[in-house]
Amino acid sequence: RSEWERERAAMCRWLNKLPKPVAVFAANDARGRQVLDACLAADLPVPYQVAVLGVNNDELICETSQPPLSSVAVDVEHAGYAAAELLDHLMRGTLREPRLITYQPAGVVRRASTERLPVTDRLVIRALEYIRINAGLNIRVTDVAGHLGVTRRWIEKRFAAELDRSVLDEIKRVRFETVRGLVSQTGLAFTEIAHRCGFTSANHLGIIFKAHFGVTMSAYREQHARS
DNA sequence: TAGAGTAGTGCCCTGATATA
DNA sequence: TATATCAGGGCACTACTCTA
Repeated sequence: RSEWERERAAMCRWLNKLPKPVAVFAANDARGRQVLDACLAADLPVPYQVAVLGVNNDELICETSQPPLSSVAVDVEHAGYAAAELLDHLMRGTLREPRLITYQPAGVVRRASTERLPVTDRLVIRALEYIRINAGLNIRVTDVAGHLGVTRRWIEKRFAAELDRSVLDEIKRVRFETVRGLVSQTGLAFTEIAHRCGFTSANHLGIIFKAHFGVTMSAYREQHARS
C-alpha cells in the first residue's frame, strides 16, 4: 500500500477516537484535503460531525474538495512587500538587528467544510448533502424525500426536529448562497446566473433577490466590486 | 398479553410562491 | 393579476416497541 494509504488508515483511527462534533485545523489546504479524504473513508460526515479548516486558500484544492474546504486566506501581497522591505534593508546594510515580521491573514474564506450545523440524524445529513449538491437544479422537497426513499411528511418532521427549519428553507438558503456567490464573484450575465440556479428568468430572480437581500443584483455586484 | 407510547404515513386544508 | 402548483402543518390511522 502507498504511504498515504497507511497514513490515512492511522488518521481514520485518530478521527474516530475524537469526541464529536470536532473541528480540525489543518496546517495547509493539501493537508486539509487529506483530512476530508480520511473523514470520507471513516464515514464521518463533514461538517456535521467533523469540521475542517485549511490554510492558504488554494482555490483549486478548496473548490474541488468534497465538500468544498474552508481556508485561511494568507495576505501574500502584504508578505511580499514586507519581505522586499527587509531585503532592501539587508542590501543597504541598514538592518541593526534581526527582527521578526508578522502580518495578519486576509481572512477566513468560508465554505461547506465548516458550516455550523449540529446535526446527528443520518437521514437529515444525507438530505443536507443532497440539497447542497443539487440545489441549483431547482429541486423540490419531494425530490429530497424521493432520493432518501422516505415520504415528504417524514423528512419534513425529521428536519423540523433536528434543524428547527423546513426542507424548503434549506433549499432556498443554499440556492441564494449560490446566487450571491455568482453575482459577487463572477461577471456572469444575470440571465446565465438565473439559468444555472434553477430560476426561469432573470426578471423573476431579480425580484426575489431584492426581496431577500434588500438590493438589486446590479447594486450588489457593484458594492462587492468596490470592496 | 394488554395497554401505553412512539414512529411512520396518508389525507386534506390553508397559505405562499411561481408563472403566464 | 389570476391561476396553478407546491409546501407546511394538523389530524387520524396503523404498525411497531416497550413495559408491567
